[in-house]
Amino acid sequence: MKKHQVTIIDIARALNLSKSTVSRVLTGHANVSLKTREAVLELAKKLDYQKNMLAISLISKKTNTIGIIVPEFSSSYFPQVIIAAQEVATQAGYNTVVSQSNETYETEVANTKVMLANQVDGIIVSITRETKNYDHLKIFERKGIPIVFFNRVCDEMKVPKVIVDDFEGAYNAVDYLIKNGRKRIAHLAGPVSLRISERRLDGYKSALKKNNIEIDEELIISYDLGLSKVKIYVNHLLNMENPPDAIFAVNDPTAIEAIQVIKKRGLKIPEDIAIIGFSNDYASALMAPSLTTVAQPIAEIGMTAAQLLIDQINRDVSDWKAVTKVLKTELIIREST
Amino acid sequence: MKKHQVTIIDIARALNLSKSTVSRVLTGHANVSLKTREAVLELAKKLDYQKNMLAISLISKKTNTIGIIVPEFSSSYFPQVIIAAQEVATQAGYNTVVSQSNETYETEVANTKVMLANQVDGIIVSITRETKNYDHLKIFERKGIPIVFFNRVCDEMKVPKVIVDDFEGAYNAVDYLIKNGRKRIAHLAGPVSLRISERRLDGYKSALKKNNIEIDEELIISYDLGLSKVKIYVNHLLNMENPPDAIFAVNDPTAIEAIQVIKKRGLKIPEDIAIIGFSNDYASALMAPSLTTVAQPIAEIGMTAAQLLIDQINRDVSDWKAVTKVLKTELIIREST
DNA sequence: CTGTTAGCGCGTTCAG
DNA sequence: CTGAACGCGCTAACAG
Repeated sequence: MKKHQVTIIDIARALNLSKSTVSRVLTGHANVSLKTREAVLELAKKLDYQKNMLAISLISKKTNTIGIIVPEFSSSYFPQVIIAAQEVATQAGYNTVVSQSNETYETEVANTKVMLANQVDGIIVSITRETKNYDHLKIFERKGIPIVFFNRVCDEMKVPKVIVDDFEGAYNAVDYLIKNGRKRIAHLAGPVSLRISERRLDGYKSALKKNNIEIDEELIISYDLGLSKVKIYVNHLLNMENPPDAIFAVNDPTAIEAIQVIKKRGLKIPEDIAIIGFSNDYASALMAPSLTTVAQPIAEIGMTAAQLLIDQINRDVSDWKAVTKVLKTELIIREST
Repeated sequence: MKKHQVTIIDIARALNLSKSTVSRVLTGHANVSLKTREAVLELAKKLDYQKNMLAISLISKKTNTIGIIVPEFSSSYFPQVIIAAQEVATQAGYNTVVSQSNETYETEVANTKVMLANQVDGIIVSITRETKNYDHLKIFERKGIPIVFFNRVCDEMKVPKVIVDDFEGAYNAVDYLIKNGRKRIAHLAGPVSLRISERRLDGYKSALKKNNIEIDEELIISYDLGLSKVKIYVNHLLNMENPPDAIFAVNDPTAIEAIQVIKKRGLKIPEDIAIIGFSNDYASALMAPSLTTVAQPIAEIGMTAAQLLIDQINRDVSDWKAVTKVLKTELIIREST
């Protein structure tokens, strides 16, 4: 309830000095006699004096804090990106506050308000599957606070973005399946609202076309990424008269869930049906069968996003660049194909 | 670089009012005429006015922010605890800033400084495997900022703690192995510096004693949790003249790593050797063989820690309670035993 | 080298 | 109902 903060005034009084003198030594401004400087430093350490960044930030209009908003924490993807981003941020002297929007638009909006109120110097965002209105994010632009998107980006905003070549990743995955003799390849796709789902779907379709396989819309199921539904969709696919011999899933959690369902039905993977996921989550290599997946350069994504943001922060608003970094994916072949 | 913040003064000037009037409507104090109130509110919304919490916190000496410091993010344990803690915190009107110390004492210290400088109202901490000096944490006590430990706690500080019954969890795991005919059970233990390792080790020993199995110190390997070493230790165990027929690992990542090594050597799990982990990480259920493990009530841990912290924050320093909540574990039997 | 002053954005007195 | 004045902890500008 009652914090006992030690302030500059406290140590000024104790040493019979003016606040500005104390402030000077604490900020490193040299114009202080060695004697008083040492006395101040000693007392500061003894009292565990800690600068009140609130006051400093209030003056400087800079908090050295960047916000990160991601839709969820349940897969290993976002946590890993965050760790990488934090590394770069910390290195550059920035703190990070991260919040997860829980795949909910309202929460995302609320989170942005909090970030604004706390005067973050910039934010890194991956939007929820629900987000269609971007007003809450455009506020940042208007206020001169840089914003960088990654993974799930907002197309209509001209700001830096870090994405992977989802089209190519999906294309390579499906092409690989075909080259290995699969003829009926289903796609458990993400929500149509996300560009990322769209591109992966495009890659899927393109690979089929290129290999002269007709696209069967029955084999394409777009869903909202709520894992509990995967069971229904997979069973639906397997119950078809002419069931698929492979499934390309929009992400690893979906693929992993699908594998559980398929195993439970007693089918053999990959003999009866092959599976490919996307993102190379932590669990993918450990499961049985281990999951073939389109790996993303996760650490690079996080580091790039953080770097782009910090670059923007250090630039004047008029100099903002809206580069989009497209990183490469890599197909990692494991037992599920 | 240049943020365009909208302040109370801005809207006061635009409406030809005094700052205090504007402030009144924005804080909900009723003494304002309906007309001016509405005018203010309208303009505020139009300009995306957002209170500067820095200023408010500076005055109120309360940031409504709690800090969370954990040693790592690589297993699913800490992220899940954090999510649960955040839920409670958000509900109670608190923001959270989380930082990971990367199992490094220096980073932990640095993180606490940042938290202090940013005037958090309290912190939730799980210490690193290296932390032996607690001065950086005791500062919080001295400054009247509550602190709550979970999982890896600091024994010498009289503050709230949330732990599980590690002894019992380990005991039950090892007892189960013995009841299933295992006679030479190895223990890949954690660093001796952590109480948590010690208690799990005690549980292991106790179960052996109770079942009249002699403790073979050769079978007990304490290590620093650096996963790369697991391979060496497991191979060492398997190369013994009289190798173990079971391994009880101090945590799931260790167990998972051990399984990979064992599989690579062509041994059968659980026929040749059984494995039990601790914590029921996300991947444990998915791997092959799926991992028998001592589950912790992860969400409950996070929620309890957050609640205890908020309770402390709302109490006067003189009323601080130092309860230790000990939660129950549950042995989850899967294929690895 | 040192002290004084002003002000960051806001809430909260205290006077009208 | 409204305005003026003060202060949170700190830095910066200005005087010595």
